[in-house]
Amino acid sequence: MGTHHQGSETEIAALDAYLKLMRAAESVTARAHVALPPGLTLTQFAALEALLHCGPLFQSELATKLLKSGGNLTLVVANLERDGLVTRERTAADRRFVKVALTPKGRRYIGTLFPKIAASLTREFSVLTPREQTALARLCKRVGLGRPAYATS
Amino acid sequence: MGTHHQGSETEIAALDAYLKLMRAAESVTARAHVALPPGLTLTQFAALEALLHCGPLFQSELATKLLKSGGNLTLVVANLERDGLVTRERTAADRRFVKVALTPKGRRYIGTLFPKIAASLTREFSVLTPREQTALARLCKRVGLGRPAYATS
DNA sequence: TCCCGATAATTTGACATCAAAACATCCCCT
DNA sequence: AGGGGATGTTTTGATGTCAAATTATCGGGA
Repeated sequence: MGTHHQGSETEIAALDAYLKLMRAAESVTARAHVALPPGLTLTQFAALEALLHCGPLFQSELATKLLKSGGNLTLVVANLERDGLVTRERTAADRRFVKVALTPKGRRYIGTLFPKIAASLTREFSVLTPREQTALARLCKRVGLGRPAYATS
Repeated sequence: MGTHHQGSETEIAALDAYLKLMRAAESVTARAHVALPPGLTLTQFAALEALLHCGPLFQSELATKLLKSGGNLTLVVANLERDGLVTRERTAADRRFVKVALTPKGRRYIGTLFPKIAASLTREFSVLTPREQTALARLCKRVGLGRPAYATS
């Protein structure tokens, strides 16, 4: 939303906040992206990171954690499997579920990569003081959670 | 980034802020997306909105404003043209440039749609007080701009 | 005038993304 | 035992997205 819209004070404030929120997210994402080795996408990284810190997960759990659709995860995990970074296995108990786990190669890969990305993001956010980072996180959390459905006021 | 990572205090704070920033952006985007008429994507909306509030633009200007690649805009604008919402015309002075403009249909369309989306976003951000919205915008702006390249400290 | 570098757009190939339809399985209920 | 609904995954079709290669055009300098 540019600066050319005429509306009420509250509307302008909300649109301004929205615009800057999106720009910040896109900018940080773009800068984090260039820190990734060529060939590894952001979603692939996020999936590997989840597996590293949570252990093997069902594909549906992965989709929920990454806020992505199930169909999407099918492709992302398939590409990771193709690259030898994860394994997929139908569970014996319920053959509908697919358990995704890191291979040794995948574990080494994300294990060395994650600290670098974490350091990179830490550097990005160092433009804010620790107190400001906390404030930003708190505000973003409330926006992310949204207004409860029953609070219609 | 889950809660399972062990790192320094500053690293954890930065990753937490990053996670919540991204979640907020994704959540608001998702909720704004459902408010769009089926068939119109977020990028298409953003392009039409820019044209409504800025007037006809070169395709390259549009790409810069939307923070998207040139190749991407070629496709997005082509789809809008196919739907009869914009026109594309090579400028006579310099035939490399393509001027994109709203058609009357496109103007009516975005003209009635934008206020609805603006109201929807205003509602989203009403979980924050005006003062909090300003604070969020200010913090996001600094994160979005990033650390100047010469400030290597 | 002609060549060459710069710039705008398009094309290409790979991946992401969703919604919806199709499959595969499971499990409850009769 | 069997039908039917629920659930996880996969497929399909359309769009978005980028980087890199290509094309078209322009402008300045030899």
